[in-house]
Amino acid sequence: MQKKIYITTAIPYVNAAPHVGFALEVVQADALARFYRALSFDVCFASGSDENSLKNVQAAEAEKIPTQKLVEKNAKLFENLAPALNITWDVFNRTSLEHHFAGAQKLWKLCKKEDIYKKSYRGLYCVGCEAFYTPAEIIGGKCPDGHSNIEEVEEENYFFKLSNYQKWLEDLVEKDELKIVPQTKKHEVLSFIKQRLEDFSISRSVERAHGWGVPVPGDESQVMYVWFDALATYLTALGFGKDEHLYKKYWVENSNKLHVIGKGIIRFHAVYWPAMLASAGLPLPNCEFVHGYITVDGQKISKSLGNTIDPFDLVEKYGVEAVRFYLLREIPAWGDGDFSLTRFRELYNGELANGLGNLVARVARLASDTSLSLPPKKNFTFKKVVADNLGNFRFDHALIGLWEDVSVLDKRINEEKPWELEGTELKKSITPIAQEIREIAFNLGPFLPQTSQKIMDQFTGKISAEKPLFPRI
RNA sequence: CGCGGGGUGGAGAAACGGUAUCUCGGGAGGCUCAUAAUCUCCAGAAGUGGGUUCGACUCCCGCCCCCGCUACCA
Repeated sequence: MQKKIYITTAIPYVNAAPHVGFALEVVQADALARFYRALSFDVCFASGSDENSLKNVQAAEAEKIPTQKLVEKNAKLFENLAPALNITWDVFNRTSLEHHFAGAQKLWKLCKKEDIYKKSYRGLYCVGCEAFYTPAEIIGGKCPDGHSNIEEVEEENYFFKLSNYQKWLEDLVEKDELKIVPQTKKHEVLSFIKQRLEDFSISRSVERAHGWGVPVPGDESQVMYVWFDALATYLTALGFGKDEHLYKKYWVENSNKLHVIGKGIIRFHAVYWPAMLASAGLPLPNCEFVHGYITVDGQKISKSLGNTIDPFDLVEKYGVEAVRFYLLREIPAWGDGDFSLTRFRELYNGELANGLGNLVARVARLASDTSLSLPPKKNFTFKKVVADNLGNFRFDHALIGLWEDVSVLDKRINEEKPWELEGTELKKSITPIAQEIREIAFNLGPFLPQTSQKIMDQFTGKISAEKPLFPRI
């Protein structure tokens, strides 16, 4: 039977345009999807947008437009990442749409009765932010944003009995039944679980949510806490609650379900989510890959610093392949990374222009001088360094390894000096090198799909010298 | 003693109980197929104090420093 894999990204909330951090996640997930497709897996790759947050209501109010308009407009920006970054997701699931509501409500209703209960919730509420803060966050009577109108508010909400799943979750994570990569993140999750889990609120009053969100089944006065409905996206992207054909295929009858997420939301994915699914009696995801955050020139990305990087600008200036390369090669896959234009150019010139691009150019010229022609080839395989590292989500190491092969070919050419050869001697020297370039091109497929294809085309049939793949910048 | 992760040449990274590797940057030389590319060589590194060991960057302990988490609107 054909192997299957379901790959998801997290769904960003859409109160602002996408930044380079989400681009990282999307590109990583896309590289995985392409990798598994090349291995003949039946792949379903889903992304989407989180549209039920109160933040969207606030952003819409600030722009003086209806909330639905705002989320539509912004969701479009995220959807446009696909053409801009050459992303091959199969589904883009928007949570403000009707089918998602149906699925989220179904999930709620499936949860065991004893796991959902009503409790009054009391907390420090900032009227300015319309958000609750912990006492530690209120300094000198002011919230982190500087508002001083803090009130103690009490309200009835539904709670999820996470405490029922304490021991079960500990085992689940400990035994890697829900595998968390990298392991350091697994340790963090475990230690968090062991601290003792408290139940968490899974609804808000309709007033406080400004009427925006997924209604709680059977209670008009409440809407779901955004995380409860947002996590359900992984099911509703597959039609859960509506047409469940894909849901059955990729969620139920598939033990290869992978969530690609950022480090800030592990708790929701590794603790709340499996507990919710268990309560509802549904299958669990199998693996969660946690990537780090990107800083810009060593600083946190923040709007007030004005250092947000627009992925669309980058693509327009440098091209999609260069952007994908930077994200996959330069950002340490298992940790935090930095974005700097200086480094971007360095890497572009060093590895794409001087490394790969130049190698392709010099070999193409030598090959065309001797009218070399390579027959088409189909049965390519991934090099060990690529397959092993992609299996562990080490995109950076996979590419570093692949570039070692580029360097090996450069050295070999300098040693064999094929430009001093002629006729069959030249052909004999350059043929294996050209073949190896094609191998490298195949291995590049998950990371740089266009470049991979270009090289493959150039080195299949009669080889001719062409324009540089990556002109120096 | 809240939990977790770290401190490797100028920068960023890697490996390993036994010559510390790679990329960028610096210096010298070679080649001319190639995008002022490429190849060779040189300079330059383990936070700190102990311990284990024939041998420690690697294992153990203390200290210093950095980062993340410490739950309820992403």
